[in-house]
Amino acid sequence: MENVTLKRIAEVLGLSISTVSRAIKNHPDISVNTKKRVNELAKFLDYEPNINAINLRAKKNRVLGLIVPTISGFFYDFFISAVEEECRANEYTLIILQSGDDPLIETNNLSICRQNRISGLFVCLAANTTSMAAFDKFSEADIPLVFFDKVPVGDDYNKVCIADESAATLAADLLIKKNKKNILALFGNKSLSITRNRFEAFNKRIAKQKKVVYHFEHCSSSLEAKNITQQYFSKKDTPDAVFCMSDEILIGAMKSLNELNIEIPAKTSVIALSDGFLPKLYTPEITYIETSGYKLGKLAFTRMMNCLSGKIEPVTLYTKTPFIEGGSL
Amino acid sequence: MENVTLKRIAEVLGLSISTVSRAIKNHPDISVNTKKRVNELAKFLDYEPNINAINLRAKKNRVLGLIVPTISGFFYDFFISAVEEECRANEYTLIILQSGDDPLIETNNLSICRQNRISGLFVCLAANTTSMAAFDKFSEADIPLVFFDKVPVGDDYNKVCIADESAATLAADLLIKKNKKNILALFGNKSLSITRNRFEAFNKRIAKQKKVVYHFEHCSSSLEAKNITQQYFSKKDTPDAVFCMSDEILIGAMKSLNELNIEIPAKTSVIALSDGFLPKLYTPEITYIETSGYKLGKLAFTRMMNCLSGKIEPVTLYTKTPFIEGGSL
DNA sequence: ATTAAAATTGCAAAGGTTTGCGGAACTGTT
DNA sequence: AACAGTTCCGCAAACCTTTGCAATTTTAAT
Repeated sequence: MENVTLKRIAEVLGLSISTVSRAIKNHPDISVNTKKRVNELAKFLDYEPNINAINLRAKKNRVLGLIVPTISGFFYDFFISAVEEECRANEYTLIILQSGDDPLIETNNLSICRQNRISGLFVCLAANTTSMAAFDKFSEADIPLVFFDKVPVGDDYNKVCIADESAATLAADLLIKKNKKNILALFGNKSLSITRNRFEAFNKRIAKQKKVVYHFEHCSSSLEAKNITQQYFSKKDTPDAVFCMSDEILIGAMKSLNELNIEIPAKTSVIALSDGFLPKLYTPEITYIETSGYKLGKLAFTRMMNCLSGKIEPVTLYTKTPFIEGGSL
Repeated sequence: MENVTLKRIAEVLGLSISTVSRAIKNHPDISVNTKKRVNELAKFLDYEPNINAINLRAKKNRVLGLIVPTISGFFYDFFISAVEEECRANEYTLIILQSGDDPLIETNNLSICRQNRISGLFVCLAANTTSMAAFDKFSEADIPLVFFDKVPVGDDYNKVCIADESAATLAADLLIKKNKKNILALFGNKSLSITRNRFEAFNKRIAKQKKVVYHFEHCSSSLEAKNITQQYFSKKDTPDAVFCMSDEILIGAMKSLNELNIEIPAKTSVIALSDGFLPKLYTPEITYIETSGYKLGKLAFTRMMNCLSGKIEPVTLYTKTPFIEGGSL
């Protein structure tokens, strides 16, 4: 099956290529009759414009890139899902690349993005990315960057974030309100900005409470969260509340609590920041502050569109973090 | 920042475009010295070949499409993750599109794929797709299709599948071996081929057991699975084993069992077909037969590569489904 | 019937890359 | 000094589309 092009349609109809092009684009210069003939044939032959030729000519691709440590999980997949929906609705093509949290692969992915002449890029930084130089090249070339989740420090970048501070503060306030006296707070990898933000906000609130015994720990995996929880609940004076700053942490904490047969909320309360899927798996369901990847994706896309239409001064935007009642508090 | 092209490099170095092109491609016609000069400048200027121009010339895009009901979940995200890895390693660009299980969107996505001149397509059919006509057009245009998970019937298509039959059979055998006498088997949507396959294989095995009380049910959501489980465990003569054909079903069943405080495996055993993530969340961990989306993705990609290199007679391939011991049996 | 204006259509160049073929410069042989 | 054989490089076309401008035809007005 021959590829059908403007040229081919032009030949069949005895017209010039430019006339056919304009006819298909409904250009006012072309007579109604010609338009009709052209479009009918185009439809009949299943003509699809060659996107490469279009992009080459326009020197601009309607393609957006998205770099993420991994697609699978409870967060990135939702984020991607939202971005994909929007891209499709706005006739952008989306190219998704995984970095595996490896800065080398990340750099290589940037290279792929440049090859593909993307017009915008969503990025969640690899866990141990140190230099922003490769990213800055994009900004210099007027290709907007929108960072999410793991974002660089400083005011020079567009970022969309979970409202870490208010979410963590809310969680702390809820525990205080419930009169909890022995709180174990579990945080993630110390080097991540989301960890720092949540940690500081939570601490700030709890520290004010004089009569509260307060322990906090950093864990870099579900397994570590599990082990640490186990430790705390094997001593006497076990915590009467556990705060988990993420789904990953929640998994570990719950594993341990279940193994030790600690009743929730009778023996201890649990509250988490979560995307919302996991909390509903447990019995009772876990009370959580929603940190929705999907919503973040929508926000990121909106920001990207604004950048592409010229609003390029970097800003940081936040999603709402609603409180969802489970039965664990 | 000016776009750097072969032309630009050629100008700077006083060479012709073709020489520069060949130098970068390490063509033997070009002298070592020239190659060195060209490649150094290219690197210095951050030259990236324009993929649109390349594709236009080659009349062939190194782009693969992937259509999936939704990106988020415990299965598709892993599948996609595997495919993305392979695409990146093989220098293919991957375009992911969600259908939301809507045949209309699906058709529209096919259109997007054609616009993008994809050279191959991975498809998980929307739940209620009826006509394969739009897909057949791709085959006719020599664009290979590889179906996964929800696949069309018949031998005319490339399919990569979980070994549904052997997985379900294995699960049944394990239950029999454990001498279970009152089995509740929960299956998904009856209209899906994976459901039918698993259902038939499981039934075939269990039906032979004379002394086993056997109930089976179809549920189209986690919630339905939960409700049905609840029913069965509220009667007397409660099942001493529950089989869940998927993660979605498992979620519902476990929710109910936990709510009713049914001890596992003391009161009832649980066995599932699962991607492997969820079973580890519970205590005890659920025993399961692995139906890995990741492995399926790798298999699908391999098949795609074979198709692209000419082996186009449709085949159906199966992944292995290993048995993973939890503590729930 | 002549001319001006309006309505249609076509020409040609540009966008970046690849590649067959021909041309130039150089090597070594007689 | 004449020749063939290498080695290295450039010309030009093709891939398909868009678009400014020129050319052609049609219509309207005198």
